Amino acid sequence: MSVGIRHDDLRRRNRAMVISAVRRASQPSRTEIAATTGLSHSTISTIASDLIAEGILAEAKGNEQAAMKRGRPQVALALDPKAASIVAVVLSLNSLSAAVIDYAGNTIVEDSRRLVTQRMAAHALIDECVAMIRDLIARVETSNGPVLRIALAVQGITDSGSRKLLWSPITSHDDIPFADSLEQEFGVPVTVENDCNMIAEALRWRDPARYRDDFIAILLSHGIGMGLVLKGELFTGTHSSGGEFGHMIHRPDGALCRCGRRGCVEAYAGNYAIWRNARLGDENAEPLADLSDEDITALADAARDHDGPEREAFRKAGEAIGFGLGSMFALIDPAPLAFVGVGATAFDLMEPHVRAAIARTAGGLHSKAISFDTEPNEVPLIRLGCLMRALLYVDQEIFASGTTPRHTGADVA
Amino acid sequence: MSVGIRHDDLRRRNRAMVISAVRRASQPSRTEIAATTGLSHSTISTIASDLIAEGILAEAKGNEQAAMKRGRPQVALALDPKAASIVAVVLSLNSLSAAVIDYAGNTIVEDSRRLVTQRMAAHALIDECVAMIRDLIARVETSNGPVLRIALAVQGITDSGSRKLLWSPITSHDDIPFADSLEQEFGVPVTVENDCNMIAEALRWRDPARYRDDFIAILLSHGIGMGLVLKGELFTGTHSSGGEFGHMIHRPDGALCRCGRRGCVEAYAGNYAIWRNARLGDENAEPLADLSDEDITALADAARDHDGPEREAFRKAGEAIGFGLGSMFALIDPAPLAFVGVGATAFDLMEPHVRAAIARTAGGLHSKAISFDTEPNEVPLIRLGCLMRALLYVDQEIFASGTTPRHTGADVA
DNA sequence: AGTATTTTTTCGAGGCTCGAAAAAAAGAGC
DNA sequence: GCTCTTTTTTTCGAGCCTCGAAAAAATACT
Repeated sequence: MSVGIRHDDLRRRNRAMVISAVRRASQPSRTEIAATTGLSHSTISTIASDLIAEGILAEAKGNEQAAMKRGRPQVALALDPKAASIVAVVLSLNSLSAAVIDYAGNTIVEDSRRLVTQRMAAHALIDECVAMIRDLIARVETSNGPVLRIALAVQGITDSGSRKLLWSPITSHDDIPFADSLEQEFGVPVTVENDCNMIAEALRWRDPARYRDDFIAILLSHGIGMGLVLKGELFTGTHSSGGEFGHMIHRPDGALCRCGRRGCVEAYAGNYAIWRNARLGDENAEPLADLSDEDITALADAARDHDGPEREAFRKAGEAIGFGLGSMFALIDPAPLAFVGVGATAFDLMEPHVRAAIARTAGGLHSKAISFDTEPNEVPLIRLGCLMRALLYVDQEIFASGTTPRHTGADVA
Repeated sequence: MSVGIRHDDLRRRNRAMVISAVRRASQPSRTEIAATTGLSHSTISTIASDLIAEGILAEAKGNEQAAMKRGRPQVALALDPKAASIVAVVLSLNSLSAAVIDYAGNTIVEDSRRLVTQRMAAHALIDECVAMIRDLIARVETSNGPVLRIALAVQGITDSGSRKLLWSPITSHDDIPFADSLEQEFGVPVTVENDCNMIAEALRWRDPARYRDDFIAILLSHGIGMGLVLKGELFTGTHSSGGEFGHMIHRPDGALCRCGRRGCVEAYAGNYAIWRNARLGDENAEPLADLSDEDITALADAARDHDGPEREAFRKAGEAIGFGLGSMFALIDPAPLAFVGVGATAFDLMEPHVRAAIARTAGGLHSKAISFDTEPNEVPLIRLGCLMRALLYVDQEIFASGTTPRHTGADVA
């Protein structure tokens, strides 16, 4: 059973709350923080001055429009960019990019390169990450805060502890222990995160009004991925990152999926599936590995232009997504949806069929109320989600517990 | 954002933890509680004597095997049965039962009767509940603790706040405001809970070793229901009780479901679907409303006896369940399963097909590790889950916050 | 320059948990 | 039967934490 609450937990949690309030709002004053957290002014004052003394927060001097009001002006609090830094790494099919980010979320240095991930050994993938991170850290001036966290976003399934990449389309290897290897290398806590979960994390930061407690991000790309936020928390499986919407079964023993099984949603709605239906007309043809975004937009243009196999392929894709969503809604109820990735540019071709399918399922009860949103480019979202996740860890797990190793420079490794 | 932690929350939470430890363990001593909660002996001692003074806990004098050990003997703590009582009501198709339960979980009085729920008006259903509860409360001696909570378990979908019955197969009426009506009547907080969620709640109390943080309870009855516990919490939808496993789509545009849609898992695996496939061989025939348990066990006996349409019907049912589980496992990963209800008695006929179907889905990765358990009778589980839920509310929400209205007798209404 | 207003800090009070020590309640040994 | 040992439970003072009230600080208004 859960453990009792000690006296020092109290301060730790309230510190976390203050940090969180500062990160969320844009430069709130102590009074605003007191209002949002419900804590007293005196408590906020004490905690804030502690955090400032520790170099985690700073009073923002740039009083833009502070005036115009009677009384003592509010002092805006901001995260001190030099308090720490984190490394965000995004590994996807044939591409690796990484950046060092300061505590306020600004990019200090970044880099990216192309790889042929599918032909690389597992250790080679790790080594490439290590090399890029090492190089980036070396380029960071020592006046920046020390690197306190590394987060790696990868296409594929990770374990629920975010330690290993269990399976991924970008490589044939399983169980790659990214977190352990990088931790050993850099002496900094590391996590491996599912890319679609990072998209969901990014959406709530980019548009908290729309994406807050319950929403669904679906990546329409070569494969189909999902990031799910339920009751304000990122949803994960019992053992893995979970949320493999693309591998729910649309038609038992149906079309051949990239995963080797049959009838998955992805086998109808993934880029390769749409291309296959439009060009080959054979659901059982071996999935193509190297489709470009242009191949898909060309199919979409053709489908918009005239009736034919392209339009039919998008219809089938929309239907598969719709029935998949319908099944999911039976479990979790409908929630706002964001479709992300190149497939989102063709979502106009799928939407009527998605809605029609949902209407024939349990989700149909609320089908009109379901909002769809599209976002063509997933890359910046994955990057943002990844860095936010790392920063939140520093906020909640390191800086919330007063004993902070401060300003030792970026001397990791 | 979540609110700050105040100083008095601390005591409230630790009180809740002590109460919870006593309810969970069988008569633990103060020392044991200190060990499980991680709080100090002095804290436990203070809280325990407060709770005893308030009449919530009592020192259990019946020292069975307390001896045999050197040193001061441990004093067993127990819940004081007279501290409070709750009412647990179970409403299902054509049947209503209710019981008043003391704080230790013992039944004080109970009653049940048959109704024709499908022909009753919404207010008539409420009135029947009111009448039975009123009668039961009148029969309780005033030395028992006051009724502090009423919980109602119903077949069907409730809202996520557990206030209303949104939809149910037992009646044609929607949005029946059980909680509001009963609260107005009895002046006691009331919830309406989904029956399968209560089954899940019951399983973790009956067998906490097996059913703890992640498991799935599936009710195989006239329809198919599910109760889901993930990460130690009962899973509910964003707006409703959710978890409508039976209405995930097995085959788009497939067999006619009782809900009016097509291809739901239930339309293959519900009792009416198995009977329809075995006897009529027509997936589109209107679902029968009044099948007895004996009808199903007869079909199962026939299926075990010889190959034929009965066996084929159970095969289809197993397949539908298996593919449904496979789709669900894609989202949440596999977890231990309990099949409950009359259909569980025929699970031997379905299991191979369930496993075969799962093996063809994303869940197949771990298909051997998935454990199935069966439990023919759902009624005692629904009852147990319902009363536990009410008692936990009293523990956590009323008694944890010291200001308790004590020993005023069962003078509700 | 003085007053009003709002924000922030200071200070003492009250709670809570903790560790150490004391008290309590048994069995073990002689 | 008495003392010693062991274990559980209670007591007590110390140390934190949050809170409310009051004071201090900083600005606009007159």
